[in-house]
Amino acid sequence: MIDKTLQNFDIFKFQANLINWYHANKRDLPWRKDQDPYKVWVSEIMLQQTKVDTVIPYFQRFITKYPTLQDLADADQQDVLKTWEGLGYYSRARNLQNAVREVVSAYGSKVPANPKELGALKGVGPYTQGAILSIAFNQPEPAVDGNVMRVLSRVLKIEEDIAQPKVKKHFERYTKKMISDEDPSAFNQGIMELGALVCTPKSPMCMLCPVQEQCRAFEEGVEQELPIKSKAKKQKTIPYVALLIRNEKNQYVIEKRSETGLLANMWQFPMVPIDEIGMDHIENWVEMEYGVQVDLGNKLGKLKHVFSHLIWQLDIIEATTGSVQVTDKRVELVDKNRLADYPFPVSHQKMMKYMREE
DNA sequence: TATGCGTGGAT
DNA sequence: TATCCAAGCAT
Repeated sequence: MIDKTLQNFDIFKFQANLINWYHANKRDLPWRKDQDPYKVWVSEIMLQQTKVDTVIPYFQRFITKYPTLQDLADADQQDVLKTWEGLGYYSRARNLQNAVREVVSAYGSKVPANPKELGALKGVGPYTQGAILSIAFNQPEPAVDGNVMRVLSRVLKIEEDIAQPKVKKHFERYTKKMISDEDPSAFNQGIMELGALVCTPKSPMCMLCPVQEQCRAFEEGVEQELPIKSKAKKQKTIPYVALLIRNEKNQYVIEKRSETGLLANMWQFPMVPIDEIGMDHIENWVEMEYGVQVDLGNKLGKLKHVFSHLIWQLDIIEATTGSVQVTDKRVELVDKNRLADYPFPVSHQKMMKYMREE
């Protein structure tokens, strides 16, 4: 199967054209200043499912705050989440810190340079493992991401559904055959850079492509039809009443989310699953759930928070409460000007704009 | 294998 | 406005 696909394909020519193009056209990105395995690692985690332009400022702040493995290992998880705030997929941050602590304690603060130990670290999957081994340690290991599957599906005219997990394994086998032993870092980064800058999902710029001559999809004029990717099913919408509960000292009730699942260990304003509770029982439910007696006020606005797999529809309502003693460990009464110390998901950062005083 | 897991930008 | 997508991983 693989042998047939790569039959009559000049791998050495592909490597040379790709790597030369990469060295001439690669972007000057902050994580390309050196090959520090820790910084390569941080960048690869941040870049998962996230665009380069989004990552750049986060990477700068993160490395400034945690310049070394030891600094990140010593940090408080809440501070790490705060630094990650707005970047999404927060388990990446928690897993990264856990894995860094593992490297400090088990590997003498040296990022392991072998597939087995590296791949066993939390948050390091097949792609990230290959990326670190090739970029930081110059090892010819495949690093197959969405770019690689798109580029190779076109160049080799592969018509498998890239949404299926097993298909990614097929691409890893192709890449193992095709990767350069002389410059695996430039090869892997070159395909990704090509996918990001030239061989884009829509309207690829084939006239600028260094491997156009070898591209089977271009030859047949079908580059726009590849890769083949089945569609995700659409998200379910869940309506909530989100409460800005304020006392006379201008403090607000917030809660820390569960340590697992969606937005784990992030903070939020109280949210009432209104389909289950009903508008008439909000006060009762809030007292049961948070131990806080509230008087509901005006509706302040609404927000939509779109996740990959679900949508929150938030109706924002203001509420007041007397001077209460919060007993639940995960609930706090916090001064308005201290809210910025806590990590919030984006929808709840936006909620703060609706706050108003007496 | 399918699903849960964020967010913002491009089209 | 709706859809897609972006250097994936855990379970």
